[in-house]
Amino acid sequence: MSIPFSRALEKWNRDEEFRKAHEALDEEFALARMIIEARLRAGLTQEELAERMGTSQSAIARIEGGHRPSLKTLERIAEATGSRLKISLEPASD
Amino acid sequence: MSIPFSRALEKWNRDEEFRKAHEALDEEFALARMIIEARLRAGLTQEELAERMGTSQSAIARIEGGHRPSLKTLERIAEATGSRLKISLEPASD
DNA sequence: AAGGTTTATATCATAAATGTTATAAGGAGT
DNA sequence: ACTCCTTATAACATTTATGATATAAACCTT
Repeated sequence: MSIPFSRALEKWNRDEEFRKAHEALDEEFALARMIIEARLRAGLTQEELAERMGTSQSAIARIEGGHRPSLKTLERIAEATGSRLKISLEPASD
Repeated sequence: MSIPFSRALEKWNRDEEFRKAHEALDEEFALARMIIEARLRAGLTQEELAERMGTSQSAIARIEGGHRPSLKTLERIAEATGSRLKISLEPASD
């Protein structure tokens, strides 16, 4: 796989074509995207976020690259980015 | 720790006092509660849910008892209980 | 209280996520 | 081209969640 999502999101507003190609993969990497967006909202680099979380830049890159984080890690990301993590299990619409 | 949440939720409507004592611990075990509720909504026992997920009853009990599941496991629970898993990282209200 | 059903606990091997360090690669600006 | 900043990848040790099995405890009905 290995798709540079962080860079992609940073390009988001500069490159319309890139944006479209990206939305196709949307569902699959929805979580990674949310994490990247939360970080960018907070105006942090991977390195800065890592520091706030007490981990390394490479660990952040790994997660943003698509590797599923644990809930504990997700919570730490939420706190470090000034975000609120919401999880729900609702009756499905099917 | 070791608090019998599943049983607690099953008592929910039969024992008002028990319910109140329970709500105090609410936030801490919110996720476990959601999972138990999803299972009960689907009318499943731990054993039945485990079967649908291809795992064991003890694994379900462990999770419902408070051990943090992985996202992969959460997704499997959602599917097996006919629920929809929603995760979001929103800008905090602080 | 006895038997059947359901849930909780314990133990241990395996799998997955993380922490860590180092290095490569991409992008922006001079 | 060359820096500088940032993100991606790789390898390995450690931690955490899972799978599996067995057993205990709680609940319910008669």
